[in-house]
Amino acid sequence: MPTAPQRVGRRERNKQEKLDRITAAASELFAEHGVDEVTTQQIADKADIGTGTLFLYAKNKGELLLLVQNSTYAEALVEGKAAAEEVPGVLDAVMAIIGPVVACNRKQIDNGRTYLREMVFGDPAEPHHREALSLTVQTEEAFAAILQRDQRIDAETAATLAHVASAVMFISMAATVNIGRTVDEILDEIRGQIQALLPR
Amino acid sequence: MPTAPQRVGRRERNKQEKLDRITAAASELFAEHGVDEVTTQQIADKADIGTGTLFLYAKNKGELLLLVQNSTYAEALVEGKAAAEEVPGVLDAVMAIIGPVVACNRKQIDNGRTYLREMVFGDPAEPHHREALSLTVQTEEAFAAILQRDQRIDAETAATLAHVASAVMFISMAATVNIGRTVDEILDEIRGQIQALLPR
DNA sequence: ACTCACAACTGATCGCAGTCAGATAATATT
DNA sequence: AATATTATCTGACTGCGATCAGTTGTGAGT
Repeated sequence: MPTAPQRVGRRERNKQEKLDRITAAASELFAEHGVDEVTTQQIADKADIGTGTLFLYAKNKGELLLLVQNSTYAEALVEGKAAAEEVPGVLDAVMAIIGPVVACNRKQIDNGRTYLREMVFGDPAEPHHREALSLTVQTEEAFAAILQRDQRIDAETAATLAHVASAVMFISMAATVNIGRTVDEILDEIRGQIQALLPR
Repeated sequence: MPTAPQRVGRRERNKQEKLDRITAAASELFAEHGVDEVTTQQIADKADIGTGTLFLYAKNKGELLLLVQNSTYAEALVEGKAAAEEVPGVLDAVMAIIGPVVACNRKQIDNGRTYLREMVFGDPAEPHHREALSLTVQTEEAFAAILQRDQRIDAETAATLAHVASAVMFISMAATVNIGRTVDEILDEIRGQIQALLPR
């Protein structure tokens, strides 16, 4: 007797398997060689699918990177949020969130910068792009919540400052001048800027 | 008798003429159709030069856009700086600089966003890119000077806040969510953020 | 079991940015 | 003035991301 009939048909399962293979292939190749040194053909070959099929699962190469990296950023955010709970100071708590995100972003600098580029300049209608934007929103919400620990900051200002902090993060991670910097150096730079916009 | 011998030889003059033709051709085509809808081939044809020659004058298409647009931004900055002199309030003075720059950036939205993308992610070794970065530095210096009108802001903090303001501008102009917004709406958004980071 | 409709897949093909080996033109040397 | 040297130019070519007309696989209808 065969196993109980699957709720989902063969189609769905095939699709899921292909998506998994694509994700695995792209993930490995990007991590090893960097997004610019990997061709979509290589990814398709490694995932054992046709060239065109790849673009049914991600509209373009940038989306492919978002697909691969989103989950890593989501983890970094969860980790940072948890750490921030344990930290009393506002500035330190905000930095507790930023730390893991910057670390994640800098694991492979080219990929990290391309991820940011794609987030700001890519097509927001695409699903993986939406997910990435949602992570930014969540990050800003976490910032805003922390900022409101300070009695002098009202909800609206907190949201605005959170958005500013997000912009600061983006530029510090993306800027060409920072390519040579270590994670800690970048964190110092960000800390200095966020400190400056907190009430004195 | 021929005119007095040129200080510069024929080579230099030819080069300058070609650069002028390239700039004019690219400028017109970009303005009319947008950078994405223009091929480098079209630019080369219109400038009456070979395909390869184009890339002796600008390393890539992005550099070509910087070459064409830098002067416009430089003008906007000069205009904004002059306007800021006449404005008493710190926030208003900062906005007086930002106004013309945003207007310049939004004259053709796609080109404006591509310009920003190129500035952050392009090759900073290239000459036109360096010039663009220099404009950012000048803008931040102007911000810092204005911020120091406020006695509570010391020089170091002014420089830091100027950098933050610059990041805010970048994100507001580049963000996909803002594509549909008017210049005034974007300026309002920026104003709100800059106000939030000024001492209250 | 067979057929039909449509979702999913495929790789040959396209358009474009950017390259490079060879051609050409400007200056330096004799 | 002839020749050598070197700067500049050129377009055929390459490699890549992305497309799309045609094929294949899946499941619904009879």
